[in-house]
Amino acid sequence: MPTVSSEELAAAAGVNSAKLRKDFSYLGSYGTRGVGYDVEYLVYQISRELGLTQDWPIVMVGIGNLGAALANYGGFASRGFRVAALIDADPAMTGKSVAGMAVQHADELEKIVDENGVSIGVIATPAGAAQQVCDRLVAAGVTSILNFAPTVLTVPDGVDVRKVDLSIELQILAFHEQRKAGDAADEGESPVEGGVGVGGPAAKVTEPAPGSSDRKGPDGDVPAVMPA
Amino acid sequence: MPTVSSEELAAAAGVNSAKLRKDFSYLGSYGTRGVGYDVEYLVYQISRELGLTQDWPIVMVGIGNLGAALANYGGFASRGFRVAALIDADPAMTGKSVAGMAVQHADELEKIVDENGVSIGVIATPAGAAQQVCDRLVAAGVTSILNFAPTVLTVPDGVDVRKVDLSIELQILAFHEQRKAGDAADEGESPVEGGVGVGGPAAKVTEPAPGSSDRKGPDGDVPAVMPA
DNA sequence: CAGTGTGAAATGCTTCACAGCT
DNA sequence: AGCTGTGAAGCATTTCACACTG
Repeated sequence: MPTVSSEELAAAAGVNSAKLRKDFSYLGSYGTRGVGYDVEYLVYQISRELGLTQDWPIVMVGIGNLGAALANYGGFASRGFRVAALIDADPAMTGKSVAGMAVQHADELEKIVDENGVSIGVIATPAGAAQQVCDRLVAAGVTSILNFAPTVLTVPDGVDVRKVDLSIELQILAFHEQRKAGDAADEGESPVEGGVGVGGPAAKVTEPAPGSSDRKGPDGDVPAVMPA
Repeated sequence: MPTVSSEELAAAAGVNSAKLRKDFSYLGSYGTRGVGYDVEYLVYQISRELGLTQDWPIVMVGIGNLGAALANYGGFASRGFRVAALIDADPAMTGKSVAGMAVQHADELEKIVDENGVSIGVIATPAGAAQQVCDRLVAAGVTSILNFAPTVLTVPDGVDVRKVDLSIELQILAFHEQRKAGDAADEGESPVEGGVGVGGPAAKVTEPAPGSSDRKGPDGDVPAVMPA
C-alpha cells in the first residue's frame, strides 16, 4: 500500500477525517491532493517530529520485577531508545544479567550518565528510594524522568517528570463496570436529580472497536498519567 | 484539616477553582456555603462514585516479570482491588508463590473466574498468547480487560479493553527533550512557516510544580493509553 | 462574610464544506 | 475526478462573576 487517504487512516484510528487532516497539517503539507499521503514519507515525517529517528540513551534505576520487565520490553528499542545501563542499589544484583545486560551498582550512576550523555532516566525503585535516586539523576545531568514509583517527585525547574500509576487504568475499568451494573438496575444512587450525569446522559460504556467512528464518551478523557 | 475550600483544592491540583466546583457539582451538592467541603464526607462521596468502595476481584494472567511486579504493586489493594488469582500457562510456574499467592495453571482459568465472580482480567502475557487468553476470559464471563501485552485485542461488544503501552510515556519525555534541544538552537527543522507550531507557539517544556496554577501546555493532552 | 453552586460569557476544539491542486 | 488543506461554523469545555446560603 504505497499511499493512504485521510479517510482510510481516520477510519482505522476511529476519528474524523477532517481532524486527521488538520492535525497532519500542523506538521506540514505532506499529502498530495487527489491522491493521499505517501505512506513511507508520512511515517518518516511523523517519526522525525516525535523524535523517533533519534537515539535516546536511557538509564533504568531499580531492577526489581518492574525494572526487569521494562528492560525486557521490546517496544523501547524499536522507538529509538537504547538502554545504556541497568542500575540497582543492591550489591547482590550487581553483575547479574537482566535482558542481556549486566546490572551495575548505584555507585556508578553519575559516571554512567556522564559518559553516555544520558538525558532520560527511568525510576522503578521502591517508593522510599525514588526521591533520592531522582536527586542524583538530576545532579548528574538527567533532565527527563519517568517515575514508576508510587511517590510524587520534586525536581528543579527545567526537569520533566512523568509519573505512571499502574492501578489507575484498573480504576477506570472498574468505574465502567460499576456503571454497567448500575444501568441494569436503574441505579438509585445518583444524588443528582435531572442534572447532567457524569459523562453525559446515558453514557455509553462499550468501547468502540477499532475502525468505528464513534469515539465519543468519557473513556479517552481520563489520563492514565499526570505531570508530577 | 476537617474542611477544605475549592480554592485550596484547586491550588493543590493546579486547576481553576470554578472548574473544580463545577465538577464536584455533577456529583451532588456536597459543600457548605461559606465553609467549604467536609474532607471526610467528600472523600467518601468521590470514592463511592469512582467505585473505590466496592470490592473488585481480579485475575492476573501471565506471571512473568511484569505480572509479578503488578501482583506486588501495593496500589491495587488500597483501591478496592483484590487479586483473586494469579494464572500462568507454564506448568513450571504452577504452585510457585508470587506476592504471597500460589500461581495457578491456566487450565483453572474458567473455574476461577466463575467461582470468584471475576469481571476484570489483567493480561500480562507475551504478545502471542494475549488474544487467546482474552478470548478465554471473555468466554468465562470477564467484561473488562486491562492489556499490557503489545497487541491490539479484538473483543465482542459489551467488553471493555484498555491497552497500556509502557513505552509511550518515554516517547513523550523524548519529545519534550527534543524540543528543549531544538529551542536552544533556534530549530531549523520545522517545515511550518509562521503556522501554529505543534503545541502552540514557543511551547513551554518545563513541567509546572504541583500547586502551580499554570497547567497549560501539551503535556496533559497526550494520553498514555488508548482504547483498543 | 466566606465560599458554594451555577447561568452566561469566553475560550478552545472539532467538524463541515469547499476552494484549490494533481 | 479525487483528495488535501483550511477558513468558518458548530459544539464542548472552561472560566467569570455573582446570587444565594449557612
